[in-house]
Amino acid sequence: MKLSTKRVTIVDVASKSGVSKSTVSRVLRGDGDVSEDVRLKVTRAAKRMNYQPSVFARSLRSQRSQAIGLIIPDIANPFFPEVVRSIQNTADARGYTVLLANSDWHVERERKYLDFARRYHLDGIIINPVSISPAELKKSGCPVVVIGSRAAYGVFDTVASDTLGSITCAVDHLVARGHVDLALIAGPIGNPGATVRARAFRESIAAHGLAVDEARILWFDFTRVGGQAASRALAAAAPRPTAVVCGNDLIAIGLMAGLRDAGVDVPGDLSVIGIDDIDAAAMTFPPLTSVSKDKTLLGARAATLLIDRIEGKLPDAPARERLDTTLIERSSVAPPRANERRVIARP
Amino acid sequence: MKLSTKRVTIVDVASKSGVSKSTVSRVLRGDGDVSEDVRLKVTRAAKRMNYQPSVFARSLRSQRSQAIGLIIPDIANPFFPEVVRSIQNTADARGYTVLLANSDWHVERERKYLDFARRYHLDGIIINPVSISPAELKKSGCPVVVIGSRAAYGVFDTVASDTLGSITCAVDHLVARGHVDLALIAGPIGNPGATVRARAFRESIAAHGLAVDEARILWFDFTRVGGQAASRALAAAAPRPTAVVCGNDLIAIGLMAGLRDAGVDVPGDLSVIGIDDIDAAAMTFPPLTSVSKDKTLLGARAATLLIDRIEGKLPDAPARERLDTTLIERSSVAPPRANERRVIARP
DNA sequence: TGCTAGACTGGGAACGTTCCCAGGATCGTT
DNA sequence: AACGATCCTGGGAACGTTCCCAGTCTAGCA
Repeated sequence: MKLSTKRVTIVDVASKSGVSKSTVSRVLRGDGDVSEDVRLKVTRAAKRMNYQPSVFARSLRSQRSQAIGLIIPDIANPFFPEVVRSIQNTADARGYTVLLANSDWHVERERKYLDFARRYHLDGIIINPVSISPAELKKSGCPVVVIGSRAAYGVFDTVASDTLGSITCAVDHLVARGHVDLALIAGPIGNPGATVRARAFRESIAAHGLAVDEARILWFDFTRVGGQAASRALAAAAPRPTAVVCGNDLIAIGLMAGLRDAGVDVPGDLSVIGIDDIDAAAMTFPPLTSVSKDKTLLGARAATLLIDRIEGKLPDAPARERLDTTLIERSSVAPPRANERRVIARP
Repeated sequence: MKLSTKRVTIVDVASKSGVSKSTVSRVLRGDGDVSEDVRLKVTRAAKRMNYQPSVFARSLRSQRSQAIGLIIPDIANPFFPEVVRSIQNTADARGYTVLLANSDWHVERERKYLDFARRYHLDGIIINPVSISPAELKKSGCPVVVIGSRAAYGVFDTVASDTLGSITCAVDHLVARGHVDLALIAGPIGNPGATVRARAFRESIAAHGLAVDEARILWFDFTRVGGQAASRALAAAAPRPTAVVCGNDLIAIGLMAGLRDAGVDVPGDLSVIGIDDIDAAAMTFPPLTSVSKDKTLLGARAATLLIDRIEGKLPDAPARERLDTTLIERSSVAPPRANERRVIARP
């Protein structure tokens, strides 16, 4: 019975099994040549003594941490948990630890965590950038995988859920159902994600030969209260659009709640379509039609990409992955009422 | 322009500012005596050179990591993200890093992460235990804070959301509305959390002078599909209870969806009450009445407790915190129909 | 003038690994 | 019998901090 529970180190294992620490190290790392009986002796001793190598000593010497950083805007946003989980599982399977950080949508916090990455010798970073510049990201010095589709981050390996495609998909669906007067709730003004949504919306509308009216693009936060606020604008609009695509599901859900309070029927008076297909989308009433992103796949691909890059298994050119998107039809979309089927404007 | 971007170390800062590394260390840790001008020179140099101390060297030497582990069953469970976030913010503010791990409801993974904690010299652990034994937890060697209210973990500092109280609160509310035939969906059979729910349910029922019928306690998973499955059992029951309390909101939401499909009206035919008040509870139709736990507070308390314990600021006796619980009334509870107001059984 | 306390500072030994290099066996080849 | 080549092993120098201890310098005091 020991009084002070001293840490068991590699030299303890070494002396116990009658070899040098170098040899123990070799055995445990499964590296270099060791004779079979030595290998056995050492592994057995290590097991028996319940030896756990110190990651600090290891990382200090080898200058690698076997850890990656994951910087997302907000874990409480329902889009992320599943992505995080998938990244963790993937990284775990390949022997990497993941450190999670919330940037809370602030650049300063993104910067802070980038410094943090340096302090921790992080081997790589997965980030869903809010507004940190690619240049700053670049000088972190370690491999970076960006989640998102903004062109500015083209220097990095990228895995995107094809926001552009999602919007197009939503617009196509609505138009196919006979809608010609669509609105978009893009996101907060100035937000890059919101900007690409707006652009994609304009392009899709135009592609269908419809006129794009800037007043039909609304700027509200990517949150439930954003959607609620949007509902007031939409309920009051005259004429009112017959369908609205929302920048994400949270907006859509807030919007539907607001619309119900305002006495606007969904989908009778107004069709609503969301993006992300978060869990809650299936729980609303009416259940929300949404463009689904495969979050598990997204996470797995991001992690795989990063680790492959870290381990030098990738060609130099930045990888660019775009994940397919699928429409999940539920009940928040219907054809417009007959008297609202206006003629399609052909420019 | 340097070719190899070598790490800037404490000796670089030292030579640049013309003092020894010991002094730099002292300045940077804000520890010990240093003259004002030296302090200034050093901090300036460090800033200018963008020096980031290596956590590995630091931890290796000091045998402390300034990091804590957080082990939860599943980040994708909507109860946790907010808790995690709050823990992170609190820890961050006190200079600690948090490492997140999903146990995926498996003991083996809990064990694995406990080993991990040893390897990382983690200063402490916050865990919402699935089924790891208190003894195993104890021998992790570092301070542990348990989230949850199971008596078995009484040796540790504990912060609980008062599951017992939540159930009581739910039952009281239902009884106050005139219900006398209640059911409970407790959780998966054998799950400790489910067991305490069942116990709390029996006690509350008895406290109201009602008879407790074991057949009214249903065992289904803490998930939406668990609730869905329960809906089949409940829809078929004859006589059907007039109200059901669900072990968590996920169950309640799945239940309501199943009930709608089965043509059972909520709350007309059956009142439903959930526990946790997750975000999605406000998004369902009808919006779910739920017993709310303050997740942000829960996280903050857990983190504060752990860090205080680590820093020796707590008395020896294990702290036991119980967070209040508040009823959030929405629209999934109504009085039972007149013909179902049976007489209260007085034993 | 000498002596001591106190305020600062520097030097080196840890911390527990990995990495590099040298050296001892063993074996096959000429 | 001599010589590499191959296989295996051990010793010690890193890695970048913190911690301990021994100094130096100044000021205050007798």
